[in-house]
Amino acid sequence: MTLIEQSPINDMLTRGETLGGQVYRWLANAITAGSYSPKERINIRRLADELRSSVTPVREAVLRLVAEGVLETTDTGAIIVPERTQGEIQEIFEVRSALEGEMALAAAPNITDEDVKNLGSIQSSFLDALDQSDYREVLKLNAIFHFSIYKRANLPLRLKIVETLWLRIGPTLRYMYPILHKGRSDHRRHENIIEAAASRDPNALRSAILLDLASSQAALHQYLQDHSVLPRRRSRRNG
Amino acid sequence: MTLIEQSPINDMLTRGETLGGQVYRWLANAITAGSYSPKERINIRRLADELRSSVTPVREAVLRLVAEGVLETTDTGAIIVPERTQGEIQEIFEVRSALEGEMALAAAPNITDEDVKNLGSIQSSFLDALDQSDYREVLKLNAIFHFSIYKRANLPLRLKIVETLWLRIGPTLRYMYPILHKGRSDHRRHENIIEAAASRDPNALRSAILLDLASSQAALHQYLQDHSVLPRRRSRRNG
DNA sequence: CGCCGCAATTTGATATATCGAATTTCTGGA
DNA sequence: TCCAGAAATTCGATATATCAAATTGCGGCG
Repeated sequence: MTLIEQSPINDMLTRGETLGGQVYRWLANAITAGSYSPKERINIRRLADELRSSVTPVREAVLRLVAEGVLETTDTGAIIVPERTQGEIQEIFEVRSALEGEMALAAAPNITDEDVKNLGSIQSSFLDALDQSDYREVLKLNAIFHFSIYKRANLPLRLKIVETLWLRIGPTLRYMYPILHKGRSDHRRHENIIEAAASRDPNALRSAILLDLASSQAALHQYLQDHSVLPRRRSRRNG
Repeated sequence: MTLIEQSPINDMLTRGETLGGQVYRWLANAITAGSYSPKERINIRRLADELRSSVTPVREAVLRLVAEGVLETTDTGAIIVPERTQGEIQEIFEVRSALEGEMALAAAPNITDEDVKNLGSIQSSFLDALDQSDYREVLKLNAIFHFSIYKRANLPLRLKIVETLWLRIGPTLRYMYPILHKGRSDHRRHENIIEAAASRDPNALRSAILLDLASSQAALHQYLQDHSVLPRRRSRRNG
């Protein structure tokens, strides 16, 4: 089979990559872009057909995501995209704040002039996508934006952990941007990050990143308030 | 097939557990007990025979450990127990310190009297095993000791991350106790933890845990100094 | 004695058949 | 119209055959 495509989060391995690895990247890519919704069921055979592969590599990739806590298996064995609870989201953001904060601190001194330029052009594309309400692209570019900084920290363990944390909230993040979009307060946050990166000031970069995180968390919190899965209360559409 | 056994670290799922899941726990258990050495190659077919299973579940378990960074695949596809570099060990301890420290803080208020009693008896067995130089048992009891505290934190995300970090250093830890054993300074560290747990003092518990961690790190550091894989210098035995 | 290259064997990756359980669909009765 | 229950279908888990690549062994040459 073919199956190319790069994930913004997981971009290692490409040469001689295993089919299972390619499927994993394809799925990670899709999840990062918000292509999967909470509650959605994953069908191994169907995926295998769509990707022109067989069940073995697809199952391998799916189980890897289950192991990372990105997908879950129900008590009956069905593989689903989990719906995150308020508490899970809370803890994800706590750990992300700790680890991404540390990566920001470590990355600051290693930022190159080219990095700064790249951040600018990523942010430019990001704003374009936002204007067009192309949220798949927005989510993808947001990930690229952040990880292009984190990579400079040379802290591979934290990087990997944080990658899986992004995948864990990926399906939930899809609800975030339409909300933030209305507020239109998003530009500043990324621009603060770019400024801090340009200044190579570790604490400024860390603060700017943490502010961005807090803002994401707040937006998600608001969404969960509005659509809370409390006793009865059903969605109006798609009833 | 059968395959029972509980891992001190991974003790969830037992009912209706998948073969792949059982193999995973079996392997995690073995790694925690230091039964695998760095550099060792994992043979899927052989494992399948030993565990009276087939390659599918074993491969599933092994790939899960690869995904978690516990095992690695070489550039030629062989599955091995990786040898940790000084830098990797450093970062593992940094992240462990951050997360285990937070779990200690959160756990302290939730410790029960029975927990304290259990810690005492675990420690007792731990010292017995140490006296008998039964390092497999020592490593296992050390894990049980720590995780019986961390469980009380109710921070499942951090718990899961830390579990995989323990598995990552598992194969390297096997070198630690024979060294610490000589110094014979180990009792105090665990006993300080028990005292802090009994007092429910969050900061005291955190400090006691961090001290234990630092001591482990120091012992490993010393081992790596002595056996450093610097330019030529071969092991005398097994040459 | 040691090194090189070829053949035999081993190994992980992949595709596929099969099984029991879960889910869905169908059907008759209230 | 709704629902219980059976039949049909789908699904994930597992076992196994096969393939290409990697590893090992062995024999001969230097």
